[in-house]
Amino acid sequence: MRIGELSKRTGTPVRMLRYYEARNLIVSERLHNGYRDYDDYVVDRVRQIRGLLDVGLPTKIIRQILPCLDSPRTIHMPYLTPDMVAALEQVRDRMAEKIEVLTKNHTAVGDYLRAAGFDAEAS
Amino acid sequence: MRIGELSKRTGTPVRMLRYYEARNLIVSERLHNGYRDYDDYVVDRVRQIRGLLDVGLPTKIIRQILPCLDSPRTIHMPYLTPDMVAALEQVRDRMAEKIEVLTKNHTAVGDYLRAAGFDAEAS
DNA sequence: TTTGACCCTGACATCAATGTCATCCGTTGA
DNA sequence: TCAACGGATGACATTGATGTCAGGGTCAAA
Repeated sequence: MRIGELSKRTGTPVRMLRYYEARNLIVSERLHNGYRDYDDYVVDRVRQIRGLLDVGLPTKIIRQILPCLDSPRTIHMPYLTPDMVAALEQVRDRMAEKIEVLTKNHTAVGDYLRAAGFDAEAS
Repeated sequence: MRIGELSKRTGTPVRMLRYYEARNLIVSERLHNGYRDYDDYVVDRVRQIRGLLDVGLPTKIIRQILPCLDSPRTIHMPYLTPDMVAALEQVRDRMAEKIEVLTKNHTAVGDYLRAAGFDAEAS
């Protein structure tokens, strides 16, 4: 698909799609004219990228963990230097920390709303 | 305590502490000279702020949820307009989404490392 | 009293993500 | 063929969090 459709399908500005490519988070073929052409799997990848950005991870880190997210994980899991492993472990641990922070605050806000009498349900 | 100690205790640059104050995330008294003077509870508050920033929340949102985090929640839970409630509910839901994204990716990275033969343990 | 550590304010710089604009090319339907 | 639309590139602006520096007070210890 071309960039316009990818944009619609992911709710992502075209500008950003080109930006993600510049940062090596996604790739594209080129059609006979210069138009970008994307494989279908890129839709999911873009969604993942946006989710990770939203959660405070910079593109540099996202690039590192993208290989972990490839669909057929069996394939293409090459040259893992100890450095890369260490980096991934660190990213994973920082993600765990973030989850803790978010969970705690999610709970706090929920409790607050309940205590205020609003929002009696909805975890 | 003065700003230097708060900085040490929270591992936060002095610059940022003043910034958080400018953004109305923390408050300070002033000593006879113009020096800022912080209550002890600010230490925890700063840690919370940093955690939330790290998880991708902007100061504007953090300001909204800070009341939910006040220690004796019974006290000072005033004027909740429907708008504020709606805003908090939305923030809470977005936090839930973030948690999901993070959890999913945390698992993926963990699985990847395990599949690569590294890191056999450590959830 | 002087020095050094700490504080103040305010200005400017930076970095990453994102918005906006200008200019040009390709495709397609009236 | 021309208008309209989508695409490409590249430059510039903006926003938010942060770094850094300049110029100027406070205060305690030497």
